[in-house]
Amino acid sequence: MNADQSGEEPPTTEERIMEATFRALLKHGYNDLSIANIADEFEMSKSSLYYHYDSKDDLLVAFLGFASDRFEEAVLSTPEDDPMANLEHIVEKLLPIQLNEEQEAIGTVMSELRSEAVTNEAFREQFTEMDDLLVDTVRDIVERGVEDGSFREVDPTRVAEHVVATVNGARASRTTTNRDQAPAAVRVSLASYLDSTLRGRQ
Amino acid sequence: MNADQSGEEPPTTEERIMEATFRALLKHGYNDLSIANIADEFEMSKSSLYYHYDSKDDLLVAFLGFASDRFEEAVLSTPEDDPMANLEHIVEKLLPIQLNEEQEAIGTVMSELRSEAVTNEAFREQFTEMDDLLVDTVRDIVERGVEDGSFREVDPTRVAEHVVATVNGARASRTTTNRDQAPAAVRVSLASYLDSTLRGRQ
DNA sequence: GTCTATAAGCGGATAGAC
DNA sequence: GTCTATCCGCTTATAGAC
Repeated sequence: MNADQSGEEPPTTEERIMEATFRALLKHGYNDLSIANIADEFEMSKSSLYYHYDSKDDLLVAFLGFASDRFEEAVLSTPEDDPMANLEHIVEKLLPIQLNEEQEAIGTVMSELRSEAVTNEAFREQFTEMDDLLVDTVRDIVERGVEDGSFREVDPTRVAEHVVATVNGARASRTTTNRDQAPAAVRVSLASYLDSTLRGRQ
Repeated sequence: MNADQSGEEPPTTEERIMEATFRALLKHGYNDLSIANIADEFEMSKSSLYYHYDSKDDLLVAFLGFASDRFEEAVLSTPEDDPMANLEHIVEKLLPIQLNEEQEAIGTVMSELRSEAVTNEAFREQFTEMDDLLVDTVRDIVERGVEDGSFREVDPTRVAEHVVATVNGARASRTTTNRDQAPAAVRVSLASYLDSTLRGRQ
């Protein structure tokens, strides 16, 4: 169920399974993902997977947890001091102008997994947690800005929900359409939204 | 491939198949959707479906076209004269405060189908078209407002991309999370964004 | 156009040896 | 812990009667 992350170095079998699942998912897509696909990705037999997980569903729920951790690690490092710089930093992480391979892979996989949340309650709860975490993070930054006087007296929750919805929509457009120019346009518009909403310029 | 909508009344077999697919999809979800599920939904044998469509994939592509038409019909009626009222009308259609059964069903199905666009090029093109249509519709309204002087001199494409990304993100949150309060918060924030961006108030 | 019957294969999952 | 072998149900798809 959970992947050890003791110190470093020798990956546990569970970690190797998660990595194999990641690759299989990228290669075949969620709908064509099978236990055999996963086993192929790290030279292990199908039945060994059943030693570590009770069922395919069990394995996939574990994988979603693993993928969420990756996503959160990649996104939620906020080293800046200035609230606005902090917001810009998060938006840049969520909606990079040029994404690297790792970012693209995580985005693709998350996008495929998200639709499973429509019908699978365990998945739904995990995505609820992820979006809650994002909103809370943005909200805290906005709150800090309001308190220290660098932002106007806005409703921090409302702004945070807006930012997260916009970013999620733009991320979905990246993975599910050929509208290549859209994410950049949204980035620009989001920056101007934050500037005008939080600092009253335009 | 295409569903006749000649005048009205007696549905063609293709239309009945599309309706059955709709119900089967709601009942079982995309991943557990089978030809047998669909046949069960309108009391017809599996093999008859193969008389009308060459393969399951063929049927699903046809269904996506059918579902897109439904979605567009439901969303893109813009009877208002005033540009701002027009925008509010579209946002209300896309992000209703209280959704009825039909709206919820379309939203659910579209959300499940969208993830298939990650790996299926035919699906991807259809979602590209849909988002293009949405963005174009919003952009045209903003352009009209700028031209007739009721809106400020904004970049209409940028505003349209922002609105569509935000709405799509909020719609996804409705179908894939338990964050029940999010869509309403986004609605409020979007209204205030449009007001301040297009009319310079806040 | 719709049916019954069935092919052919893949899927998840288990048994039992090592 | 990992393997080979196997079960069995369900899936897509086709053949051929009506």
